[in-house]
Amino acid sequence: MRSTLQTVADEVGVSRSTVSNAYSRPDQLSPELREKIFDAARRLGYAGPDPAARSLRKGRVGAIGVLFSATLSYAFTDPYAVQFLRGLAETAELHDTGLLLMPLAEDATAAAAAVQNAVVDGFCVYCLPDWHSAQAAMRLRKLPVVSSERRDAGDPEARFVAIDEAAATLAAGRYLAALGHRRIALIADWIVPERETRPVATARPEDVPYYVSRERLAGYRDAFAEVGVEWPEIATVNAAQNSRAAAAQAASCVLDRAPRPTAILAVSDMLALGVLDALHTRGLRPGRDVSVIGFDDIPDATTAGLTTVRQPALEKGRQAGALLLNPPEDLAQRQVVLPTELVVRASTGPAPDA
Amino acid sequence: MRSTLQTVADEVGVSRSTVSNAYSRPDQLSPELREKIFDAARRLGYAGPDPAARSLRKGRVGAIGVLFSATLSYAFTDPYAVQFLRGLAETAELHDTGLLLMPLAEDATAAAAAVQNAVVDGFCVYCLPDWHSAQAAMRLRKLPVVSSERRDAGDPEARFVAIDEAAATLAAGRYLAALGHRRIALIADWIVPERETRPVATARPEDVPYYVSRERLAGYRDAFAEVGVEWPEIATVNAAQNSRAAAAQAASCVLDRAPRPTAILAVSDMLALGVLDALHTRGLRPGRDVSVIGFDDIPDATTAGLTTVRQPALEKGRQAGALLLNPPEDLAQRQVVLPTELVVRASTGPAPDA
DNA sequence: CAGTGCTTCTGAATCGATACAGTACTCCGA
DNA sequence: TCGGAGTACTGTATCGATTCAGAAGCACTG
Repeated sequence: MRSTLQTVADEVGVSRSTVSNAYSRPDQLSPELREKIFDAARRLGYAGPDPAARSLRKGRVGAIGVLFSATLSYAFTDPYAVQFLRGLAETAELHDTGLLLMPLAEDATAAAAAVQNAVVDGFCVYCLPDWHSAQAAMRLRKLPVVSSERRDAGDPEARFVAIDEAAATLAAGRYLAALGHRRIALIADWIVPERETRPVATARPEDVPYYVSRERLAGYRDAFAEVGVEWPEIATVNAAQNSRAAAAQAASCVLDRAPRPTAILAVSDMLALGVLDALHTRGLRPGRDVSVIGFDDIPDATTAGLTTVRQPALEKGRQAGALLLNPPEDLAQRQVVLPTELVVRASTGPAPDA
Repeated sequence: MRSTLQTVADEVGVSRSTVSNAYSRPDQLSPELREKIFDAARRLGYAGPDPAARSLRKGRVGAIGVLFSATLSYAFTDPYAVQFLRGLAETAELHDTGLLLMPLAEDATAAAAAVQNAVVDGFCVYCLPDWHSAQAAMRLRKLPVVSSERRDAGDPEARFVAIDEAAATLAAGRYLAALGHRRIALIADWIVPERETRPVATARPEDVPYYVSRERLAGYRDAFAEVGVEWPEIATVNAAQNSRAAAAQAASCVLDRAPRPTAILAVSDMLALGVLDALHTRGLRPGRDVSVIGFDDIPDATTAGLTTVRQPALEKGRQAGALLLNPPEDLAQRQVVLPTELVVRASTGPAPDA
C-alpha cells in the first residue's frame, strides 16, 4: 500500500497536521521533529504530500488549460503560435503553473466533456471560434478565462489580450493603396467554416465566422474602399489551413489568371510565405511584379524580406498569463489591447502597371 | 459561494450520492429524478462534479506530465519533437488524457518541486539528461514513467520507446565510408554540457554526457574506425542548441579551414539543414563538394534533398503514450525498440578527392 | 506561586466526490 | 397473504490533505 500523511504520522507518533506542517510550514515545528518526520518518510518511501489531495483542499491545481481547435502539430507549426505559448509558459512558470494542452476533438460532445473534466485553474483560449461547443462548457466551469482575441463588449468581465485587428490591416491597406495597388487578392483561412482551398467570391467580411479573419478582412476592405476599390472587386481565397502549402495553392487560384493581381494580402505570415513560394515557382519577383504582405512578423518574415504587420506575440502570451494568474483588481485593466506596427520590407513596392 | 454536490442534493432533497450517480451512473436512478436533479443544478449554476475532487477519489487525474529540459519555444521548433508530441497526444486523447507541459526551470530545486507537485498520472520524459534533478524527483513520485530514450539496463521495470541509436549511425557511417569519405566532421549538441558553439577536439564519445548524442557519435566512430579513420582525426563541433542557425555557425568552424572535410555528419536534421545553409552561402554543392547527413527525417529533409536516418517520430510518441496509459502485462514488452532506416537523397555522394 | 506570553503540537472539522452496505418499496407468482 | 427478486434511494466511511482553535509545556515576571 502506498504511504500517506497518516502512515508517516503513525510511524513517528505525531498527528497528521504536524507532518503536513513539516512539509509546507517548517516554521511551525522544531527542526528536530521535522528531521525525525523526514526520516520516517524516507523509511516508508513517502514522497511528500499528494498533489491531487493538496489541490482539492487548496482549491488550486497549478495548471491552466490551453484550448485550441486544431491538432497539436498544426498548432506548433506556426511560429506565431509558438511565441504566444512561450510567453504564456513564461508567466505560468513564474506562478508555478503548468500548461495543460487541450487540442479539442472534432466531436462537439467530447470537446465539451474534455473542458468539463479538465483539472485546471483557468483557461486560455487561443484561436477558438465563438461557435465552438467548448466555449459554452467553459462558461459553465466558472473559472477565469482569458482569450487572445477581443471578446464581445457585452461582457465587461471578459479578460483578453488583443490587438486592434481591423485598424492594423486598415493601415497596411492604406500603405498599399498609396503605392498604387488596385487589383487586390486576399488570402485567409476560415473565411468559410469548411477546410478547403478555393476562391470564395461572395463572402462579405461580416459573414466570415472566425473573428480574426473577419476583422482583418474588414480593415483591408475599408482601406481600399477609400480609393474607390469596392469589395466585390477584391478576389478572396479561402485557405484550407494556416500553412505555407495551402497558401501556395490558394495563390495559384489568382496568379494563373489574367489580369493578375498586383498585390496579395495574407492574414498571416505563414500564408504570405506560401504566396512567396508560389511567386518563386513562377519566376515572379515579390515587390516588383506582385507585392505581398503578411501578418504577425515571425522570424522567417525577416529573412524572406516580407512586409508585414508586427504583433507582439510573446508579449501577448505573457500578458495573457498575467491576466489569468495575477489579474488586476480594476476590471478595465483586464482588457488589454497591444499595439501593432507595419514593417515594410522588400516584398512590397509600387504597383507595376502605370 | 460555489455550489457543490451537496448543495444540489439539498435543493432536490436527495442524498449526495444520488446526485453523483445522476452525473456518472445514469442507470442507477430513474430518468425523472435525474432530470429533476439537472434542473436544480442548472438553477443553482452547478456545472457538474468538480474534477479535482473526482480525481482525488478515483486516483486518476487524466493528465500526463511531459518533461523536457528546454524552453517551450525551443522544444517546438524541431519538427521531430512536434511529431513525437503529436503521437503522444493522439494516444493520450484516446484515453481521455491531456498533456501537461512542464518545461523545467534551470534551478534544480525548483525543477524538482515542479515534478513533486505536478497533478498527473505519469510522466513522459523527452530529451532530459540523466543528471537532471527532475529524474530523482520523478522516481520518488512512484508514478509510471516512460522515456523516449533507452534507459539503463539496470532497471527491468523501466519503460521506454527507443531506437538503436548507435546501430543507426553505424550503418550511416559505413555508407559514407563506402563512398570514400575519410575527412569527417561531426556536429552535435550537448557534446559538452555548455551551450556554446565551438570545436571540442578532445571529447571521446564515452565522455559525452547526453545519451542520444553519445550513442550516435559512438556509432559514427565505430564505422570510420573500420576503414582506418581513428576518432581523433574526426573534427567534432558542439552546437549551442539544436537549431539551424547554431549548426550553420558550427559548420563554419570546419568549412573555412583547409583541408575541408568531405562529409559533415549531424546528429539531427535541424543541424544538418543548418550545415546545408552554410554550404549554400559558400557556393558549395551538397553531395558533390561536401556530403551532409542528418538524423530524424523531418519533412524539410525531403524538400532539401537531405540524406538522413529516418526514425519513426510519430510512432514513438504513440507507443510512449500506450506504454504509459495501457501498459502490457509483460515487462519485456514495455521496452520497445523501433527500427530506423537510412534514407539516401542528394546531399551525399562519392568523396570528391580521388 | 499565580499570571502572562510564547512556542509547539494536537484533534477535529472540512474540502467534494465515490463506494458500499443497507433500507424501503414495488412487483410478481404461488 | 407471504416470500423473494429487483429497483431506487440513503447514510456513512473514505480518499489525503489543510486549517484552525485550543491545549500543553515552558520561561519569565511581579
